[in-house]
Amino acid sequence: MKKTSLKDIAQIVGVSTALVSYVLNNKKENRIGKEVAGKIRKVALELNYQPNQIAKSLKTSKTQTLGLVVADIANPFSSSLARSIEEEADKHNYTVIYGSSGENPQKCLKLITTLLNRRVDGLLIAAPEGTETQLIDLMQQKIPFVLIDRYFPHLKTNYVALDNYQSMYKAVQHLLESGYERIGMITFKSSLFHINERTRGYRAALADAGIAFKKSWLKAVDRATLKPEVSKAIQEFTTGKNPVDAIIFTSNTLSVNGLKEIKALNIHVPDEMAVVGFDETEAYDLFYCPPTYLKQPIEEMGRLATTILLEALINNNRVTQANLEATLIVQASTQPILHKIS
Amino acid sequence: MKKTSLKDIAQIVGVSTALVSYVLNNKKENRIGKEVAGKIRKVALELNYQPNQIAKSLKTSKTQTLGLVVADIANPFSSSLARSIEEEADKHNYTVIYGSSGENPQKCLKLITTLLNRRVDGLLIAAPEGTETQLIDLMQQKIPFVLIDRYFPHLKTNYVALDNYQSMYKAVQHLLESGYERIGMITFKSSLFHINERTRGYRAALADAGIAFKKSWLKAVDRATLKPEVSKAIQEFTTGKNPVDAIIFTSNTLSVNGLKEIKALNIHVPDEMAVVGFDETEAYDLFYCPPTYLKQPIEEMGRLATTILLEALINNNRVTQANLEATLIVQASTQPILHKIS
DNA sequence: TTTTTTTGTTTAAACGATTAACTATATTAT
DNA sequence: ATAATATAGTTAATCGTTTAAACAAAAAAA
Repeated sequence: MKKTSLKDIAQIVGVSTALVSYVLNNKKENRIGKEVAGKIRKVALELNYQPNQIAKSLKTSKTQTLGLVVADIANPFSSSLARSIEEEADKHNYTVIYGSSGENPQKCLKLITTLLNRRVDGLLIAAPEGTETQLIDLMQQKIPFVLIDRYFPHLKTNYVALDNYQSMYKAVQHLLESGYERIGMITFKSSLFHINERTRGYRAALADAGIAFKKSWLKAVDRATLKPEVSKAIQEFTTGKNPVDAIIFTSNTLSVNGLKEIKALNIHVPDEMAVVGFDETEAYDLFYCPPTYLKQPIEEMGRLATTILLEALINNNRVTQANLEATLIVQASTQPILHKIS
Repeated sequence: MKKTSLKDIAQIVGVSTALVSYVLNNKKENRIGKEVAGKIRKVALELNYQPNQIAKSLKTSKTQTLGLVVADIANPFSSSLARSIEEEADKHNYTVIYGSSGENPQKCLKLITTLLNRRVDGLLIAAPEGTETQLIDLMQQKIPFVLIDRYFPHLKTNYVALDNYQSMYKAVQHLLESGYERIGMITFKSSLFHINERTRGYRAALADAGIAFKKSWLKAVDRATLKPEVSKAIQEFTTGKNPVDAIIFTSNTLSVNGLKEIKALNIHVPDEMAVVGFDETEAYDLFYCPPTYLKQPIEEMGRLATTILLEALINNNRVTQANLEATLIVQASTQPILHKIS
């Protein structure tokens, strides 16, 4: 049972396929006979004609498809982004093909190649470490793309990302204002700009408050060995020679794993230790002391990235860069230290 | 800067496009001159030839693309499934287009239509309520698809799902063996088979243990108003005339929201109330009393569904149906009641 | 030597749409 | 009556592949 094609309709109505195409696409409207048009439409409906997008794409070299490269679609951050992108894309009659890079540049390259072979109209990329050359390549090939979440500051590309510096600054400032002064941070070992912006914001806030940063306050863990390293870091934070009274995490996985360890160690939040998490997750609500956290505007990031990409498909000259603000959701984990507050 | 095509290569080497195609696809290997083949390969490499999948698809009417319809890609269950599917698909050189139905049959139909217009080779569908006719349609059109997570028992389709009856039975049995006898369940108001299988397993386990089921033990909530209804249900469970000593949840969202409410009401788990959750989530680990839960083999479901679909693409006659077992992960929330156990 | 077979390559149609350019009437203007 | 213009439609090329069938030249068999 083959799908009906323009040809089938043309044959039945007794006209050329061209005419059928014109009618069904509402082109040359004023130059087409009313009865014939009606007949064509009727037959198309009866046979439940569905245009073959593949053929259409081949001719127009537009696939109405966007390629999405995330770190890991199973991560809540990525999947929320994916939903928001899907929603916005759908509004403009685009569909989305996705793939996970696993933070691996080779896998990322393979993915991008695959997506391009399928002639996606444009790409949305959460770029892993070491993919700058790939992006430069895309720029040279004039392939429209928008970076999401991460970007390379010296690359003049479209991007939608968080203002990580500002967001972290805000979080640290909040801790300071709440009376915490020995603030530790657990982050990823990474050369990625967005990660380093987080520590930069952290250090700037400390500096601006006249607090001397101690090296042992900053723990950078390896993605591959996240759990044990986070555990170790927290233990060092409490038992080391420079104990901290607050911890900031810089990602959702770090936050959740950190909270697990805090719970396991029976550390009391916020009395013994204040906590600031990153990203929103339901998990927070189940922790005995719901943590203050930086909420990324994921919905907006996805929506914006998609509209920027769709814009770029029309006009690939302008470069749009958006730095969004995270919202600090203050909860019980950063309660002001009373004796300090007055 | 147009992409290089077969034609370009043919022109440079001075042969026909057909020959280039044969060489690059390793067809008619024994009938092709060695030097020419070498030259073609060399030029293809130099120009970084990437076949136009669109053109290929049009000719072969195979897109090497699978369509994935989930309830909501942002839900951890769906996104984990999506990753597993992506992984398996990638192994066989397929890519995945996704879309969220939002549990809405109209949206689902629109999605399926879109995916089919893009001529996906097959579909993986988490079917919402009221989509049976759509599936029957697909069957009549002989479009290969595999249902995931949900299926319609009277429809002879491929599917990969949980043995919900057995899984719930197991969970309830565990509670009974641990000494709990007044077991409540919070589930979705739904006509979907997989949901009802869960309550069936629940009731069967009660019956088999000689316990008379009380209507007030079973709360069915509406997806749209989940939060308040879950809260209300739990309050009724504790304050009503038939208080329960254990609650089973039948989905990850229900579990997490239920735990939130339990925490809010200061109900002590497991002394005042035992709890069994559904699905795995990091959130559980942050709850003061990590709950026992039914762990779905999501990885395997995705992998299996994909291989079944790929099989079906080759041989669409056989129907494969898989009912997987959930694993009961026993944690502190269902500690045996001592005086009952002996 | 002639015929057959093998080897290496080309021709050309097809997939299903789009669209510029053309044709053939009918209508209106001059 | 003739030219100009509108109206309603058709023709045919094209997008980039695949692939059956045809073809020519060389090698093997007769």
